[in-house]
Amino acid sequence: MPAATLRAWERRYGALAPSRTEGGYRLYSERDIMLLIWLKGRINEGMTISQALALWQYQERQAREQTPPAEANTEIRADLSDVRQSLAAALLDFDECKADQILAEAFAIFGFETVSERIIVPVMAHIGDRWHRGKASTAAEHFASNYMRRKIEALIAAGARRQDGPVVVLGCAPNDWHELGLLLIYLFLQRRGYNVVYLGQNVPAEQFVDEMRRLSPDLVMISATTEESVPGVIAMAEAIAAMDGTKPAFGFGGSAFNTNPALRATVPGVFMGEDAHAALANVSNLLAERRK
Amino acid sequence: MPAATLRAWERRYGALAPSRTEGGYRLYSERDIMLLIWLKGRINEGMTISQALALWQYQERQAREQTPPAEANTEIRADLSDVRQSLAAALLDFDECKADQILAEAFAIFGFETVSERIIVPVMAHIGDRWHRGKASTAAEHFASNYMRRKIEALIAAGARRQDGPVVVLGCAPNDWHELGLLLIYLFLQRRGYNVVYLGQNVPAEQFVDEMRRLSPDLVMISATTEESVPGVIAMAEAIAAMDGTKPAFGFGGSAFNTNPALRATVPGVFMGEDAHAALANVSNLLAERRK
DNA sequence: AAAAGCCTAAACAAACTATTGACAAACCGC
DNA sequence: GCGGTTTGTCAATAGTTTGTTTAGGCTTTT
Repeated sequence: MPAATLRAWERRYGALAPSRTEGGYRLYSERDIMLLIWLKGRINEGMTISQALALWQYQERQAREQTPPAEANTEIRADLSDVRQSLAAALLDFDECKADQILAEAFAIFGFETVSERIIVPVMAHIGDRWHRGKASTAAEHFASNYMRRKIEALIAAGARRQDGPVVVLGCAPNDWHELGLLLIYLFLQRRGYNVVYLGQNVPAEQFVDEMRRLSPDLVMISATTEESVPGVIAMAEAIAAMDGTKPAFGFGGSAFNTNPALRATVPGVFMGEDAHAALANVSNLLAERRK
Repeated sequence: MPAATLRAWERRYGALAPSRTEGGYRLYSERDIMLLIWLKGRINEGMTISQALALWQYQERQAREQTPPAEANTEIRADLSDVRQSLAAALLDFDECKADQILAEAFAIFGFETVSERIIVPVMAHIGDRWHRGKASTAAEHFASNYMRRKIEALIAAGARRQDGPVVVLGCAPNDWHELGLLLIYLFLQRRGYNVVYLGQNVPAEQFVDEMRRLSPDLVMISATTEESVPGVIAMAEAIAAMDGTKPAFGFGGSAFNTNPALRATVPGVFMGEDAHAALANVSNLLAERRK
C-alpha cells in the first residue's frame, strides 16, 4: 500500500490521524493498521474509499453509543512461529480482538494460503492437543475452532463463485463433526474455480446417492477425523461405486487416515493426501484423468 | 441494468429522483432500488416503461388516498415472499450462484437485519420443514444450512470488533447442533458493540463454570432447539447460579422454548424471547439492570 | 557531509459520473 | 407500408473522485 495513498486519505478524509515523532514523522498505531486492513478489505469487495470510510465511521458511532472507550496496543509480529504462539495464546484467552489483529496482520504479510496452512492448521492442532491432554478447556477449544471456522468461511464468502467449473461435493462422514480441514479444501478449490457443493458436518449416508445422481458431480470427497467415522466413509464409497450410469470419482481423507495410514486401504476410493495442498493437487490430477 | 437507462428514465419521466452528494453524484435510496426492481418485473412481463411507471404512479396515488402504511407494508411483504421463494428454490437446487445473486439483491434493498430475520430465518424454517416431511433430502438441508451459516459468518467477520463492550457468552446446549439462530444473535450483538465470545454447537457442561469464572462475562446465553437439549440448559443454569463471587446473568432461548412454552419455567434464568430481535432488547435491558 | 527517506503542497492522470443531444430499433395508429 | 412516437443506447464534453507523481525542504542514517 503506497505511502502517498495513506497521506492522501489522511489529508482528504482525516480518518487516519497517526501521532508524530519530534521530527514530524508519522507513527502509525496498531489501531491505524487495523483500520487500514479493514478498509482494504472493503475496497477489495468493490467499495470506494469514501464509502468504506463512511461505513467505518457509522459502525464506530453505533458501537460508541453502547460502550465507553478503552486502549490497547501490541507489538508487530513478523515471524510465523511468533504468530502461531501469540494467536494460540489470544484464543485460549477468548480474546477475539487480539486474535483478529494478529490474523489480519498475518493475512496482509503472508497471504491467505500460507496463513491457512502454516498458521491456522498448526494452531488448531496445538489447541486440540492441549485439550486432549486436559490442559485446555472444552470451552476454549470450541471458541477457537468456531473463530477459525468463521475466518475461513468469511474468506470463502468473499471469493467469487463459479458455476462453470467442475462440480465437487465436500462433506464430513456420518457422525463426524470436525469440518475445519474440509473448509480449507473448500476455500482452496473455490479460489481455483471449482464449483463446490459443501454439505458440512455429519452427512448421512441415506438418500446420499439419490442426491448425487440428481446433482451429477465430477468428484465427491468425504472426510473422516476419527477412526469411528471410517466405516461411514466406506459405506458411502461403496454406495457411489454401486451407482449406475456416470458416477462421480470418490475421494477421501482426514486426520483419521493420517494417524492410521493402514485405514487408507480399507476404503474403495482415492486417498487425497495428508493436507489441503496435497488434496488440491490430487483433485486436479483426478479430474484431468477422468476427462480423458 | 445500464446506467444510461436509469438516467434516461429520470430525465424523461422524472419518476426517479435520487438524492445527490455534494459532488452531484446520484445516491439511490433503497426505495429507489425497490421501484427499479418492481419496474423491471413489469417490463419482463411485457409492459413498456411508460405503462409500468403510469401504473406505479396510479398505485401510489391510490395508496395515498387510503391507508398508506398498510399498502406499503403489503407491497414490501409481497416482495419479501418472492425473495424467500426464489431463495429456497435456488438452495434446494444446490445453486449457490443464484442464491448469491438473490441474497445480494435482498441485502441491498432491505438491509441486513431485515434479510436475516425475514428472509434467512423463514427460508431455513421452510427447508427444515420440507426435510422433516421427507420432501427435501438431507443433503439439500445440509447444503442450505451451511450456505446460510457461511453468509452470516461473513457478515460477522466484516463487522468491526470491539473489546471494550460488555462480554456476552453464546453457546448451544450440550448435544445441540443447531446454531443458525444463535449466529444471528451473535451478528446483531456484535453490530451493537458487544464483545461476544461464541462457543458454538454442543457446549459441554463440564469445566464450563471454571471457564466462566476465568472469563467473568456479563451474560451467558445458551440456546436449545430440541426438547432433549433442555436438561442441559437447566444444568448449566444451575451451575452458573451456584457460582460464588460475581456471577454472570444467565439467559436462554431457542426453538425448543418456542414450540413448548411450558419449558421456559423449568430453567432458572431469563427467557430471552422468541426471536433474535426480542433477544437483543432483553440483553440490553438485562445488562442495564445489572449495572445498577 | 552525503545519501536516503519522509514531510508538505500542489499538480496530474485515470477512472468514473453528469449532462445534453443524437441515433436507431421497435412500436403504434392509420 | 408509413409517419410519428417510444425507448434503449451512445457520443461529446465537463466535472468529480482518487491514486500517484513532482518539487522543494527537513530529518535520520551512514
